[in-house]
Amino acid sequence: MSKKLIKPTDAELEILQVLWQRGPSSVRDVHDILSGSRETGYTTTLKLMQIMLDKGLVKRNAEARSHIYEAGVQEADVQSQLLRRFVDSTFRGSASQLVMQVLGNHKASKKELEEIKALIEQIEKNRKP
Amino acid sequence: MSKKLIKPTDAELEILQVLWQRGPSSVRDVHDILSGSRETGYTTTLKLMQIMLDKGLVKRNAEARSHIYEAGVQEADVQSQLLRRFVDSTFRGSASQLVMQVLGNHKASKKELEEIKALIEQIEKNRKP
DNA sequence: ATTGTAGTACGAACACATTCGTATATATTA
DNA sequence: TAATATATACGAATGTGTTCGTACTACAAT
Repeated sequence: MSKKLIKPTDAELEILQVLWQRGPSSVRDVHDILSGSRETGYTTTLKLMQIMLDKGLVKRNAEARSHIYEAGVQEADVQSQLLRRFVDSTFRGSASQLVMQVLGNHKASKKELEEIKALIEQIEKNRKP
Repeated sequence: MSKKLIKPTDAELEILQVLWQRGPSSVRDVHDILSGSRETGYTTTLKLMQIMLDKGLVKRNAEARSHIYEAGVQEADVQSQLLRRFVDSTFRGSASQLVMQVLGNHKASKKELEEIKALIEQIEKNRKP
């Protein structure tokens, strides 16, 4: 049950984020949202989404004149795959090193810290036979 | 005291990893080590390291015939910058979401979990006035 | 009907990373 | 010394991602 290898580029990931947050959207929708952080033309976004269709990163419904796109991959899957590669390439595979950096730099809120601590305790409990 | 923007490519990061682990090394050293996981010629590694010299990612001592390179950027700095971008692009800025994923997938050892828990407690303690 | 507006399709230019071949210089060794 | 091995330098081909211009189609408005 091996999952396909997913490796969206930066621009593709930006588009996926919009689709994951908004659900099915037209190219116009996606482009308008991305226009805030990006300065590219409409046809660029269109082209990217067509390429993503080819790769299977998105699906689309082409019945209406304005095609409606939705994500073709799950956010959690993509996060998981990118995370594994990131840990390997940047932290030499040491997940705990990465967590240390995150907690050190990025000030997490008290609530977040509690959540993480609870998760750790849960893992430890489930592990003891 | 703003740090320069560092954005090594994948191949460059692999080379930096070798330099961070081994310290000052010749192109030959780096190439031999990378040959395990990579299948490119010697001159490719050489060229990459010359480009990295241009960008300031590495420094070198060219006195001897065989030049000796060392990292020109600190591992912790690079990790920190790459991490920030990764959290933003892949986890929409939510560091705790990332930590959850890490702890969920990547089974950390008991010792690692303890270390993380200890770190969290330290943060909490230092925060309370 | 004619004009204008908004959409898709797609070739092609551009930018950048990666790869290698070849020229050249310096050691080593037979 | 001559031949061989090993080093750097660097132009150029290749691959991939990003960007845009232009052609074409469908609908709307005047």
